[in-house]
Amino acid sequence: MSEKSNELDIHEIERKWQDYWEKEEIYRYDPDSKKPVFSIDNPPRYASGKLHAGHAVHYTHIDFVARYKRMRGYNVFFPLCFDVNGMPIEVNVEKKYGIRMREYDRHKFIKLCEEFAQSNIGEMIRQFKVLGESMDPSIYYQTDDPNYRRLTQISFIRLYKKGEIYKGDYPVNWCPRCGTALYDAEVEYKKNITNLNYVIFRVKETGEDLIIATTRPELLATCQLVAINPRDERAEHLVGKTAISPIYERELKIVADERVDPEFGTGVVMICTIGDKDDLQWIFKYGLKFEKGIDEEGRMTDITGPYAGLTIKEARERIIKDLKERGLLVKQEEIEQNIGVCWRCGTPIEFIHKKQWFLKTLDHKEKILEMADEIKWYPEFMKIRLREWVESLSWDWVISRQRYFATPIPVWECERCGYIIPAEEEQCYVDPTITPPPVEKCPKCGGPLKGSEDVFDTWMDSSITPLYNTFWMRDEEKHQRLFPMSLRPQSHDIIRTWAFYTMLRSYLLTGKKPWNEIMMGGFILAPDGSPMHTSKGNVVDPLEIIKDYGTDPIRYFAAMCTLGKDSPFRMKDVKRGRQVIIKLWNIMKLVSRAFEGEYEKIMDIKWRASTDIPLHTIDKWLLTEYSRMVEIATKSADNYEFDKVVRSATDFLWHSLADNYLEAVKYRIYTEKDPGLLYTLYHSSLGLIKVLAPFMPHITEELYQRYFIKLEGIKSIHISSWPEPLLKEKEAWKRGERLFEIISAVRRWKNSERIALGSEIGRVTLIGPSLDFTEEELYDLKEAVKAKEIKVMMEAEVKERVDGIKLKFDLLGPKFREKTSIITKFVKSGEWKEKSDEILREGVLRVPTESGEIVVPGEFFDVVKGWTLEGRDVGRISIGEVLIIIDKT
RNA sequence: GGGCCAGUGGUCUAGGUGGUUAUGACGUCGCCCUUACAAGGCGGAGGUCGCCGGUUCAAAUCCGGCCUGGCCCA
Repeated sequence: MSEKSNELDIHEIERKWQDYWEKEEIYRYDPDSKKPVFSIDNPPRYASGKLHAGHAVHYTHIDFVARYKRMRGYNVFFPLCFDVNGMPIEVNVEKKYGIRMREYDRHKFIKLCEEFAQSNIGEMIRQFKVLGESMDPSIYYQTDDPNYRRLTQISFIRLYKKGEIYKGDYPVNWCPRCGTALYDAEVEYKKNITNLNYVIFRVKETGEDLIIATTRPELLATCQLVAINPRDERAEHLVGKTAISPIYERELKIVADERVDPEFGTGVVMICTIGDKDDLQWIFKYGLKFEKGIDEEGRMTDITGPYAGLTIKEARERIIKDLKERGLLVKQEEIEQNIGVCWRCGTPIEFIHKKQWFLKTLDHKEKILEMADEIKWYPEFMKIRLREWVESLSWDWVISRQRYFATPIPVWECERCGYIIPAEEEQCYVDPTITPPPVEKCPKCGGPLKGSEDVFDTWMDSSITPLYNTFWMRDEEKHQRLFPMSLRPQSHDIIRTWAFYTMLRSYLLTGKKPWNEIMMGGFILAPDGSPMHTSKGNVVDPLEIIKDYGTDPIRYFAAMCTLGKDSPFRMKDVKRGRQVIIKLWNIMKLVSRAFEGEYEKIMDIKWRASTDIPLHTIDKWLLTEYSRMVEIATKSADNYEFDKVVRSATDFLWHSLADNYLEAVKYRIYTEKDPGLLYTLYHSSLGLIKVLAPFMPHITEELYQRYFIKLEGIKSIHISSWPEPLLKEKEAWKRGERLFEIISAVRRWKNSERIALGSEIGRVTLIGPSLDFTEEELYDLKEAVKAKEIKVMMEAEVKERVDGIKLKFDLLGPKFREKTSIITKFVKSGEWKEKSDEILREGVLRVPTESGEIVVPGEFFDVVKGWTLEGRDVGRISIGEVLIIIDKT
């Protein structure tokens, strides 16, 4: 049927179709189409460069959905998009040029970031192509585009005017040496030996000493609270009283709190603002005020009194000396602790408070939870994680950051009185560090105005994607039609950031949910089950695997990862994927032998109803198996359960189609090529590759183009329609099962007799009580096992025997209750074997017990029968009710 | 520490509305080059379904506790 090579070259096939899809623009979203839209809020790929197996699997999962929905007739919106904002790119730029962002010109640095991101994007588009992802470049976007950032700024202005945004105090990680704020990700942790100092406080009401252990004595000036575990026996006595701090003589409330570890130090702790990240919880819980004990240069502030101006280290030494002199230091002991240090210079970080922008979050908790219920979650349990997070929120979202490469906060501020002038919506996109303010002087106090140097948290940009995708603020008609989007796919590690913040933004800006469905992928772990880390050297590079095995095999692995579950990278699955491709290829090679020279005949019959075609029993059996497979695959795909789709399809192809059906119909392929055969093979093999097409797009396209396009016409399998179940005939299926049981029994027998499966055997005699095989079935049977003759004999010639008893537990339990165990034991013991004749005669099972006999009527069990022929035990080759006697020659 | 998820033969995994002998793959052992496929076919061995307790005639499955691993905790 073609001059094409019959050798399978996976890499050549993949390259060929990837180029074809690109050239033919197979994946276009059509804005003018009348088809229903399925829109995917695709995660913009971060443009830092290297792609690892986790990314590959996540995008492949999304691609499964896009391809499946296209085949289901949707106009699929699946944008190619990149995220470029934020720290990782800044870090890469610093490394590449050997510079430091904070020491470099702001705008020159931003320029370098833009160039760096841009230089990666081409390669990343190529990576997506190699992975076979069907993203649409005609709806491309990237997050540093002024049109994109404009939406983030407009949303800020609107929410600010609505009173949803305010400025407040918030501590930031601070490197005193570099003099800069640090992102959490810029903080590294290292083990450190430090002194735990036991310091004497005094209880005001009783005058007694209260010893508190602390590693940060220099923060004593900012001490705000003393806490003890409520289960501590001293708690009852102390709680509600007042502690007096040494040196500063401040009065501090003593509270009971579960979070105090009674085993640490003296079991009593002091809370300062702020010593470490955990103190945040205390601050918000007890409404403590932020006090600044350490300034931006890492020196003590005036409120520390005698230590003002000293460095942290000096201050610590001095205060310890002072405490010792006053007899307030009981003891010191060395402890090991994890401290945060600046990732660049290794200096221990401090927390200092800065004015930050907040977006009100706590006020909207209820609404967000209601919205979560209106969204369908895959898998369902992910919603619980979101709920838990929302319920545990204790402060509003801090949306400002002190960085360079992100969307600027579009405001100007009075340097004297702090008056804020937001940009006009029409001005956006605007960088207030470049563009002068709309008025020259502060309208309130006449002071000078300065453009804000703060930028947005990267999630402020990311959480606008569904609004960007649906033309919000650009085309109201389109926005109304496309919003909410159909699906948000993402991984479960960012439920609390991306998913939640998107829902919050969508609610505040539109009052609607952002999407109808959300699909959560699990994490891809290293082959040993631990997380992948470059430093651990266990990172899997998908492009290397593609070089060896090809894309479809790695996509097979992706499909076998259960949605929402963490999965280690399994090379075995990749190899298995390759086997499936090879098997499919070989199956189609055989099937195409049937199609050869018969295309006109197929064209004539393929449209007809199955009832118009003279189908053999085994044809009906295969079409029933096929139809069940399609049903399971469709249902599973609708629930994004890709593993189940692929499993049902590969089970069908390997077992039903290859091992059973094709083995049995080979003679028809080589000779008759009857309509029943062609009809069955055409529909089941075309449907099979269609079901596999979203998962293994390359091999299925190759097979479609080789064997089906002539009759199907549509230029790619990926825009053809998803298959429908064709025929389900339970009775024919049962008859087919019986035939295949006989065929495999004979094949097993041949194997055990060391007779080649392809060689001919003599007469096969089937003996049974009610064998109603048709002529056609017997002929298929004869050809399938390569027998000279098939003979059917009546049951009269053999003697029955009970070979086994199958209890019907679902009936037995409710009726016999606790006696069920006795009956089960009796059946398992095999004692009934002696009573074989009696059981057959009476149709009941008599179970002897110490307290008499239990009579189990026939409806509670099935009898497995065996036969003897002329005294010979021939049970070993009996299948169900059929006894098979085989003459070897 | 809190929330969620997982824990099944040597390895990975299916099942999970309770019901005989627990699915499949990889590996392993034996047989077979059968004209689609040895990158294959047929068969075998291998399991106290993480541990403890409870509910039940009956638990891998339901309930409680514990252990181990993963993700998240602004």
